[in-house]
This record gives sequence, structure tokens and C-alpha cells, in this order.
Amino acid sequence: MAPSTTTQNYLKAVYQLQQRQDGRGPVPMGQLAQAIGITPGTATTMVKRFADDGLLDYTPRKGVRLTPRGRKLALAVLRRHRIIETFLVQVLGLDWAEVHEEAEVLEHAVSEKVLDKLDAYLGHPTADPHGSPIPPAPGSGPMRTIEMRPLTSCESGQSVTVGRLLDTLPRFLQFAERNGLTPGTRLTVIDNDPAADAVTVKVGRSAPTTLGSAAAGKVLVTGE
Amino acid sequence: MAPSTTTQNYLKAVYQLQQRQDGRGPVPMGQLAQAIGITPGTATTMVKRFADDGLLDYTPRKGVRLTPRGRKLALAVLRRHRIIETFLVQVLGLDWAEVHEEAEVLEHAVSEKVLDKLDAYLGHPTADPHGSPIPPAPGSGPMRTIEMRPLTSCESGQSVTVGRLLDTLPRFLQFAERNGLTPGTRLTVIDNDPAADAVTVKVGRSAPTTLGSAAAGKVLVTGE
DNA sequence: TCTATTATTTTGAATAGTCAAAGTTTGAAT
DNA sequence: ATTCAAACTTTGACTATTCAAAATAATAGA
Repeated sequence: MAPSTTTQNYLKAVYQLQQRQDGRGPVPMGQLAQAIGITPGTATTMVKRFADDGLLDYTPRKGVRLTPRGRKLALAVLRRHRIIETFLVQVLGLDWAEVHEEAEVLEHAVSEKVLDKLDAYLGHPTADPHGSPIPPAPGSGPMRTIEMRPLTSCESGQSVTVGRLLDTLPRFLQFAERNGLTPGTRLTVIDNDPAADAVTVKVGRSAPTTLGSAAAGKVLVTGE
Repeated sequence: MAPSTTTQNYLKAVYQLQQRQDGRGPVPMGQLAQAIGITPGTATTMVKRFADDGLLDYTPRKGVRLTPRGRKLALAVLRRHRIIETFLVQVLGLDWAEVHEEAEVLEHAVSEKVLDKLDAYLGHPTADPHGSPIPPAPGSGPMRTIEMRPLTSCESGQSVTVGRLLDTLPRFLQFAERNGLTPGTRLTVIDNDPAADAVTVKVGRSAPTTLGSAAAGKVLVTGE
């Protein structure tokens, strides 16, 4: 009855899509299918099974949302994923932009015992290298989240701190790294012109960088 | 075409059985089935597939042996397994007797990149915590093995050093640990009487321990 | 040599997860 | 309202891995 790797991936995807869509309404099949990289037909089939198992609530033609049990499982997977990412970067020194893929596999292979050791070894981190919060071990209180907003919401002239990168694609992360847009970095918004559909920022004393709004929307910041 | 987890487990098992039977003759289906924990019928079915893939040589009613390609793969799996075990014990401090099971899963989830980092982090170890040799990375020369013989081959009065434990069962390993029979430990054979089917040894200044010959046969030693 | 036991292979069926393609709904736009 | 495109569901099929049980071959002992 232990949830399979596949099950865990479905739940994780639903959780993350639910976050993005900000809770209101169920996650449509199409999005889920795309996120996991399977055909919509498969998504429908699988989702019905998970609904029977009490992990998802499924409304035909509408979509799915996690049940409490499903959410608990999804958070456990995310916790594994992020602790592993942190370990790979901080201890083994793997490429910041590429650990996601590694963790995607390892999150299904690491036992509770090993996870706890990793967590302790790292000093119980609360965020992974990309700034995503690490869900606490079950029974260790709620996930404490820091208030962040996308770079697109900043006004010209504001100084803020990069808190989190929402994309997992190495391409995007490598771009971010090259331009100093890593969590903890302070930056100043030179210009945010909705008409231009772009945001220009300056990190330290290097040349300014301009991000399209799609990219800027994936950079979450704190401060001011 | 990347070999599946299942394939890797079959090859690993064949390799280890081949070692035990000391090369001569193919590994019979029954043993393979038992080692992997599947029914003999399944073993036959699968083995024929692997033979088609050029990983095994299969002689009906006789058994299987690894092809060069199969052996290479088996050694790669063993390398992963043993580096992971070493890491779990030396870095994370997991229980010496229980890391085998963990590594059994992780060996299929760790990428080449991560493996190399682990190997470097550990200082390129040549043996795992149970004394089993770690196959070198492909192209790094042959596996250099240390000459060892079972405790059952020692004469009364000999002093030798524990080199390797052949069993992976936590029960056996915990027993070994409790009695100081871990790789590197020096011991003196108090008595080895084939008639008694047992070997009595003394580690340091603690009370002597007696092992049945089945257990003593799984303790490999060097020296004298 | 004959037979009884043991090892191995074959056969038929099951499960998890997947796709392609055909069939349905829904909802927006005319 | 009617229609069309997009989203969703159904159906039939396929792969990998497994088991149980029946069929077959090999072997050791009398």
C-alpha cells in the first residue's frame, strides 16, 4: 500500500499546480497531464484510481484537488526533494542549476532514516538552494512561509532581495546565476514598465539586466 | 536501452553467485531465482531476454553466465552500491549493519555525476564498510583484490585480521559487530576443531566467541 | 535400467502504467 | 439558439515484470 513513485509524482504535481492557481478551483486534467508529461487520457485514468484511494477529489470534466491525505503525501515528497537538493549543492557541490533533475529521482529512493540524517547533517534547513521552503517533518508544526512577491510587482527604484526562483529548468537557473539572481542577493529595480513587458534590474555594481515579464514573474523577492 | 533496475539486479545477482561458485560452470536458475526472490519460472523468462540483449549467456537446463557486457554492468552496479554504503556509514553515520538495504535502493537512483562526487568526497575508497572491494571506475585499471581466506581455514593459535564479512543480513552483521568482528580487527584463533564444526576466537581482551562453521565461513581474514 | 525426486521450462494470467485514437462535453462566439 | 473548438473521457492495445501451476528433463539410487 506504500504509494508508488508514480503516485507520488502525481500528487506532487497536483500540489504545485494548486499552489500556482492559488487554491481556487480544482486543477484541470490537461494541466496535470502536461506537468507530468503524460497524455490527458492517462491522467484521467490514473486520477480516478487515486480518487478511489482517497488521495484526490476528482470532479469529472472539472479536475482534481488534494484530499488531506494526498496533501500530506505531496508535502512529504516535496520535503525529500528539497532536502536532497540542498544536500547535493551544499555538501557535494553539484551544479545549482542541475540538481533538480537529480533530486527528482532520489526523492523516491531515500528512506526516512537517511532523510533524517541528511536533514540533521544540513542543520535542518528551511529552504532549498532555489529558495523554496522545505516542508517540516510531520508533526513539527506548520510550514512557515515568507511573504514574497514577483519581481514584476516592484516599482522602479525599489531595492529588494531575491528570495526564490520558481522555475526548475537549468536554462532559466543558469541565466539567473550568471546574472547574480540567486536567493539572498540584493538588487535594485531600475525600471519596470508594463508597456515594455520587461523589468530591468541592477545587482551590485555590474551592468543592468533586463528580464521579460515571464522571466521576471518567476523571480520572487522580499523587502521594501 | 538504459538497463532497468530489474536488469541490473539480475546481473548483480549472477555476478555474485558466479563469484561464490568460483567461476566454474554457469549459475543455475534455481539459485538465481532464490537470490533475487522471484519464482524460477520468472527467472527463466527474464534470463532469456537478457541473453537476447547480449548481457548473459544462457544454456537451457544448465544456467547462465555473464557476457563481458553483462559483467561490466554488474560491476558498475556493485560500485554504486558499495560507494553508497560507505557514504551512509562514514558520512551520515547510519547503522553499519543496516546500510545494505538502503544502498540496494539508492544504487539505482544515483547518477554518474553524484556517484563521482560521493567517491571524491570519500577520498576514493577501495573497500566498503564490510570489507567488500569497490570496483574502480571504468577505465581506472582492474579491481585490485586482497587475498583473503575464511576463518574456517585458520589453525588454532593463528593471529589474523578481519578483512571482510560476506553476509549482508543485519542479524549476522549485528552479531559480528557485537563481537568485534569488523574489518580491521585483529583476532586470535583459540580453537578450530572441524569435528566440533565451530571456530573459537578471541578479540582483544574480551571473552572468546565461538562461531559455527557456517558463520565462520563468512568471515574472511588476512595475515599469517 | 527404471523410477522417484528435483530442477527447469512452459503456459496462461495478472498488475501498473502508458499511448493513440475515437467519442463526449462544455462553453464561447456568432 | 447553433455551432465549433478545446478540453476531457473512453476504449483497446501494448510493455515490463511477475506468479501459479502444469509439463518436461535430468539425476541419483535401487
